[in-house]
Amino acid sequence: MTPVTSTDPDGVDTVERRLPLSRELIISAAVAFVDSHGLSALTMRGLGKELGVEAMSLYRYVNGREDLLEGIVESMVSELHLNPDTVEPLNGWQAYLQWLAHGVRRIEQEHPAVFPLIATRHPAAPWLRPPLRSLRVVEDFLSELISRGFTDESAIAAYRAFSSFLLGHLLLEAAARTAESDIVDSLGHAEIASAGAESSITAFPQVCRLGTRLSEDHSDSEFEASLENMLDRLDRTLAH
Amino acid sequence: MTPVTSTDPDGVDTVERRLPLSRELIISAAVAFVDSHGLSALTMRGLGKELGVEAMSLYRYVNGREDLLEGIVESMVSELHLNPDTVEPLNGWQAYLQWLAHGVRRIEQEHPAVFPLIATRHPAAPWLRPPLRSLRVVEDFLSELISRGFTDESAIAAYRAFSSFLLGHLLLEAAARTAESDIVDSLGHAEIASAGAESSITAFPQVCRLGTRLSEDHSDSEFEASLENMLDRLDRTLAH
DNA sequence: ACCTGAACACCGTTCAAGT
DNA sequence: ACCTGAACACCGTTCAAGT
Repeated sequence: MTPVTSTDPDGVDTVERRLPLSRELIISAAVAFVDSHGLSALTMRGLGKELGVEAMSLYRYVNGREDLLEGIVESMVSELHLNPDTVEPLNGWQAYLQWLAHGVRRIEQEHPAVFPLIATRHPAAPWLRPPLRSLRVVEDFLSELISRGFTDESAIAAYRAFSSFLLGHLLLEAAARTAESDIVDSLGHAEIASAGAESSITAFPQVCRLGTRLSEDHSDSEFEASLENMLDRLDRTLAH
Repeated sequence: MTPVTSTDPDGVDTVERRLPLSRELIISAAVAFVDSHGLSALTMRGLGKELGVEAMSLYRYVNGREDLLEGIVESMVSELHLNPDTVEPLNGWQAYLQWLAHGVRRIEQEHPAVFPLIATRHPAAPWLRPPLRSLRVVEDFLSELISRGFTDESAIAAYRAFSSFLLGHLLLEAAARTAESDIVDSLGHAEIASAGAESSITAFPQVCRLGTRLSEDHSDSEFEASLENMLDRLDRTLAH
């Protein structure tokens, strides 16, 4: 029997070995693992080691790797409803969509390395559009809008526009955020350099001139402005 | 020596073995492979077999799997400028952005299974935003807009908004398109069914009621309308 | 009941060796 | 010059066996 809390036999401090292995524990360990090591490093064997257990043990709680990834996605979206400090507002569909958008964005910001999983895993159903991968969320979305004066058609159109908006903005934001602490970053500079400093400045004058400004981060204000614009558009659709 | 065109030794008809192995040939074979078998099935060994060659031979022309994927992305975006029937228009930035948006969308529609690669591979540089992963394209974008009256800042803002828009819309469109011919499709129905027919109809009335309409495909008109809206927004930003 | 050892079929990748 | 065989270190996954 291994003790509940200890250092590795090798002397390396890893995650404490909380004994009662369970689906929830495995999934949250996987999220932490991806947060710090990236998605491509997530491996059944590696995750097992992180939990102080052999990879094969995981299969008792998780139906293979695909099921694990599905579990990660589900645990992420379910954070939307569990968050205590962000309670679903009751004053109108615009406030609701603002709340939902910021809730999803918060998840992306807390787990940028996990977000591509939410964004690109095949949806279970064609109408479950990433990043809103939950029946519960879609149901709330539709009923909120319909109860506030949207027709069926306009609620569906809003759902489509909203999910496209979130996906585009948050996926790019997540990519920018994970790139900072990545090896690929230096590769980017290498590419520019290898393109030839003198050839690139003649072939790509605008990119070179605006280089630093292109890299600036205005994601907060851009997100807010784009979201506002989208809500205005939905509002116009309603009035019309 | 294997003949240039033949059936497999096993009698199975595969891709003809064009002998002069090259980077271009390997990449285009990889694209065809992903188109028909999906991204997850693309394997160095599998691709080698498709080309009638051992996997190790590919390493002479391609710098490992990552480089192969990079090559696929590059070959896709370069189609933008090669397409004969879609010539870059000269009558204003709106026409240019329309042209560019439809060009990228065409690539997505022709290779929906490849598009996630374009969308989610780590950009080489932080300002190279998917799906516009080409220095050439970004340079054209900026110079076109700036020469038409955009300030540096507004051109950059337009670039950000444009790429977010494209990414969100096209990634969801590609997902819907590949889901049709996928195993996961039936899994979706299974999930609904396993949720319990009677429990889901009470817990998710709107989703159930709108189910068929939620699955309808209006991607053409939605794309056009959203694009139009975005161009209008950029126009307002300019006037202001 | 819960974990593991050993095994299987697959990966990407390297490199000396073949032709 | 171009391709391959054999090998290495890694995967996911299964299952009989241990405790």
